[in-house]
Amino acid sequence: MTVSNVLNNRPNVSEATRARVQEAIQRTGYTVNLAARGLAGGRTNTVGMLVPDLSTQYMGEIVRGASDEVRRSGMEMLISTASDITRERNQVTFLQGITDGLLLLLPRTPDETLVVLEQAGVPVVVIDHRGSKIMLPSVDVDNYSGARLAVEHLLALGHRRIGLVSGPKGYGASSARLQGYKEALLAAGLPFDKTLVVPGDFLQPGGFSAGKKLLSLREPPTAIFAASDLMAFGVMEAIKERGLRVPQDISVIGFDDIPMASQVYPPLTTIRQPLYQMGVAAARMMIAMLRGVKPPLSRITLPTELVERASTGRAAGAPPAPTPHLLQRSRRLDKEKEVVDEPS
Amino acid sequence: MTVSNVLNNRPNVSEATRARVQEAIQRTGYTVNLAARGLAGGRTNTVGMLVPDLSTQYMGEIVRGASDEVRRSGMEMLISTASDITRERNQVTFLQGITDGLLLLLPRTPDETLVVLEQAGVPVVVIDHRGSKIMLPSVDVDNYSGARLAVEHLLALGHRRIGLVSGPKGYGASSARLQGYKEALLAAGLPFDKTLVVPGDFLQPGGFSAGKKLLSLREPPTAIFAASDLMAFGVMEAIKERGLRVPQDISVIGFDDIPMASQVYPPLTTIRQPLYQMGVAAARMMIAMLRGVKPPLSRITLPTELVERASTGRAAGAPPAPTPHLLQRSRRLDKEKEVVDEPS
DNA sequence: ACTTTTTGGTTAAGCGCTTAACTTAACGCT
DNA sequence: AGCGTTAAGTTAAGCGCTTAACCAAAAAGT
Repeated sequence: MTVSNVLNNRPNVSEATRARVQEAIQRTGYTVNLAARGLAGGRTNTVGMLVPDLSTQYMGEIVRGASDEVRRSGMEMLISTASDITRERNQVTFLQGITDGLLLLLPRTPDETLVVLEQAGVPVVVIDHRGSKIMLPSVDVDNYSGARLAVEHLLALGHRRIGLVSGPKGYGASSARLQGYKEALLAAGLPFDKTLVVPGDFLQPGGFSAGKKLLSLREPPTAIFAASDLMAFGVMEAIKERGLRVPQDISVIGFDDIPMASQVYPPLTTIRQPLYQMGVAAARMMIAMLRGVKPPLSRITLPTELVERASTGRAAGAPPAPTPHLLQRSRRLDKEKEVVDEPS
Repeated sequence: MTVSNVLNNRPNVSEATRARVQEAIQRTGYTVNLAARGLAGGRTNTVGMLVPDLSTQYMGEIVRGASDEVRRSGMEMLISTASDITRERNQVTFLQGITDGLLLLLPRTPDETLVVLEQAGVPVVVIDHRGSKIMLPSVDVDNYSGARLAVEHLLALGHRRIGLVSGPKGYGASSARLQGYKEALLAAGLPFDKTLVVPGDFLQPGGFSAGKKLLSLREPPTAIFAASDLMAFGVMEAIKERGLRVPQDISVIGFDDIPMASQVYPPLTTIRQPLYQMGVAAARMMIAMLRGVKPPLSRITLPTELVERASTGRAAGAPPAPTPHLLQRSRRLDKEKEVVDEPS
């Protein structure tokens, strides 16, 4: 009826009736029922996002980027957590009907689940998924190159015995970073020593115990590369607990560049993943799909970047002269602000 | 039709047809449309949660508690962020129709907005809201007593010059904690020195600059109470940056007990808010309301607790003998696990 | 043998909206 | 004056489900 026209401010309503309707809305406290609108209109103007949890800044940043971008385009965003894989399936169908498309940040979802979705015709963008075979629109980060950057940085500082706290098995990011670590060593003519690789879980306590393990080797490393910032924090604490100093005694480098990385002491040298930007990119792909535009790239891999702070330094026995490249410190400051006008 | 009976596994369907329907569902890849179900059934079996952001562990923990509890009762949970107040209003109506009730974690929402909701008959539970006049079901924490606990702890350690990094104006939690600080000093016969109170923003960089400000006073405090853990982290860094040690030179106590508090170095003494538990309590109230049970208490205030770790110590000039009460350290370990069987 | 109950399944109506097609009145043109 | 055209508003149908009422056949009772 005419009310619908008023609500969606469409033409062909006189100012008089428009005002009359507005008044009635005010008086009765009416609000649209979005379920009904979605049912009738065939679209909900809402995109859903599924994340494993919300307790790390890592997720927070990606979600923030995606949310901001979705809203910027006039749509709304609904978030839901899917802790275990059995649940994910339910979750996905649960969002059906109330969203137009799904952003999936589920690093361990089996391909099979994704295929089902695609066949059902649900627009889906996958974020940070292990290198799956199926070609779904996805946003990833160059984990391999990032790991190489990290190790090469340590090598350039003169370190020769470099420990790795790796991510848990089953994540694409874990194996890519391990691969980068291995090949960086290889390229430098160093042997791969299995005892220097300790598995972690991407979380801080896991990094702490992994760090202790590395420190209690008969010949401990002079530098440690942790495959996540959270684990790097844990490693730094293990080092402090042992009475050693970062970076004078042991250098530590992380991966992710979560906001906290610049706020701990000493500030963490790390490999930056453009987390906010990943969310933005995923949201943009989704919006393009919903508008019927086939996105030019269906798979985006964003670059990583070394962010040099204070947790890495020259190896004890190494020659003191730094190579020129080490002098130019990274100058980046929340680069996404430039790119997408992030509202502060 | 019969399909509906199968989907909701209701009786009066023979095994044969039930199987036939299941097969058809499999074959065609059918999924229910929840918008339609909600429209027809009058309820969506979903509760919505509105939070200002998702980038702090503080929010993460509360959301986790609420999510877990909502799911435990067989319902689903939808999260949405509402950064600014103008937006909140839209957000709230946005969730209308696709949720049965709303959990509001919006520390600065004006009462007026909440009244509108209540009058519209939307079941609402408010979490951590400043002491509003209206009596809506809500879950809060005893911020005043928590602040007293913090200051009394420092006093017992012999500190007499205690700085406060307060929360931003406009939050109920900020003023309650300031009040607790003042009255604890008063009760100990100490004067209230305005120069020792520096406003913060609950976030780490804010704590950092507030800490620097306190340290550059002509007569700096020997202990600092930060009204949030994040700010306490910032304060600790300001102290380290100045070449001082925590707690030997300056003691630091926080507020919240976010998971990170136990993971930084030195581990942070803090006032524990049962964050997970707050989410659980709010969810329980909501579920009770949706089931038509008037909850026994419509306003719950959860207690705070001192968690003594390593960031606080005796004041430099104070007598060395600790009072007996100081010897019994808090033994709590994620207390919520006992209470609600939190799945690990 | 008849009625009563149970089981399995169908039909009817409508949740609150939107899209699309239709109607009426007012206006401007030759 | 007669025509087309636009503006304003109405009517009709249906999105995919659920609830409620209904119906028929099989099972159970007297």
